[in-house]
Amino acid sequence: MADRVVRRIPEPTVVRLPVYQRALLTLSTCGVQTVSSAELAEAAGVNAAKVRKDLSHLGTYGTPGTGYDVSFLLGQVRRELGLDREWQVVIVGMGNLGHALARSQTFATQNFRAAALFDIDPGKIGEEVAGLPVRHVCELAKVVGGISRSIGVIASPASAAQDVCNRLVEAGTVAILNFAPAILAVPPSVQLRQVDFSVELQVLAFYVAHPEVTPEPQDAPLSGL
Amino acid sequence: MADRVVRRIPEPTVVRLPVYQRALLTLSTCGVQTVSSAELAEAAGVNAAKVRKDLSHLGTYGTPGTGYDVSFLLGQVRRELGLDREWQVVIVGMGNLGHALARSQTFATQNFRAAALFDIDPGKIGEEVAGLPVRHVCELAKVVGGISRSIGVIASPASAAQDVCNRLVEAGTVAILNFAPAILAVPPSVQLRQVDFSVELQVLAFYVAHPEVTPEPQDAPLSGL
DNA sequence: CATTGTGAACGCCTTCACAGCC
DNA sequence: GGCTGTGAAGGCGTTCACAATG
Repeated sequence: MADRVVRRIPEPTVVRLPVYQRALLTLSTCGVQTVSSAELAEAAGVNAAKVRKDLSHLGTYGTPGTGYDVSFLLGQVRRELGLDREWQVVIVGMGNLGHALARSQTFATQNFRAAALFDIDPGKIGEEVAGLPVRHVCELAKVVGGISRSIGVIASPASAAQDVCNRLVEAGTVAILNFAPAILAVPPSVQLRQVDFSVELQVLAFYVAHPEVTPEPQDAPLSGL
Repeated sequence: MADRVVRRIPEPTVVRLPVYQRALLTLSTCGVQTVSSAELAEAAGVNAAKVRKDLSHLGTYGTPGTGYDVSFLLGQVRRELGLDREWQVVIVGMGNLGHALARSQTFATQNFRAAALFDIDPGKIGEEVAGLPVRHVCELAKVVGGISRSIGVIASPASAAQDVCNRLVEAGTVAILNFAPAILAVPPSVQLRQVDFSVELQVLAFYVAHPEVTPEPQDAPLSGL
């Protein structure tokens, strides 16, 4: 068949692709050449049927009786995720979280580059983190405006999050990852995702407080316990 | 009706409850007495039907024609989340991320307490963060074993995550929040949730690389742009 | 008359199970 | 024989729309 036209990939699948990607990377590094859906499922913490259905959305890359070629599949998954090009990540808010993100291994192993760091505290301006100078947010528009394919990361206090978000959008950022506990408004053309420590703790508290209604046991890898 | 018996609450609803909780807290602080589902929806970044359906899982707390009593509903949501009791949070891995988490506002405003901090680096032991001493992971079993209702937070490198996880489980932690990019095995009695910076960036990259298959525009609050 | 609570319809993801292929 | 790809079935959350209510 010619290149698939407008295959839509379910969001849950999209979220699992990075997990497969990491598992495949590990397998590849270990010199493993082939994986079955069952093995990949084990490594990714899901079930085999899900792996096969997920991968079938990308194309027909497996071989019946054998499985998937690790490095070939890895390449396909990375291409699908858009990791065959480089992404520029700009981080706003250089508190402990911003430092942690700037030094993340993600920048070493994936096609993401820390491109610019910002803060509003004059005391932090000029400090160097991960080889990059911390700039004042005033410079954000100027600096980020010249960067293409930039992803903004908000690591500021919640009170400043919408302002930071507006500056990022204004500067042409194509996607935003928000770590601040705030609901942000963005134009539909900008992708937005949320990571919230407090929400996660509360969800855990809920399930511990309601042992009778545990969610799906979540296909876990073999526990050695 | 008598106390609801074993109402099961859908996981997506559970994840939204903390968001409603925060919105209600803000409204309450501002002195607002009543909210409609539409207003709460706006504040939480979802749609009104979802708010009503979600809240209906907790009980019949609204008044037709009027809406919901803010402080009453806040109390119900907090009780449902298990926030009417105090939770002890232990953090393992005191790099920048661990520092950020230990100093999180969550501990100031919710019923979570930072109870103990651990690292494996001798150079960090004894350092004081957020009023707590950093201890060596060797002490984890001893220290955490004596804490009830403890939630473990893994902020270590991925390579150490499963070991840390095992120690936490061994020590009787009831839930674990994992920030390391690793798939963890835990017994079914322990709640586990995952937060992964790298996965989030990759998901954003996917959607930017595939503008034609954007996910649901996600009911956003009124954009001022 | 504004707003809730909810049954029903809808859409979507997951799981199953097996035909087809190596 | 082992394993993939997938149609079909099943399950579940979201959305709709309206009767009920203060």
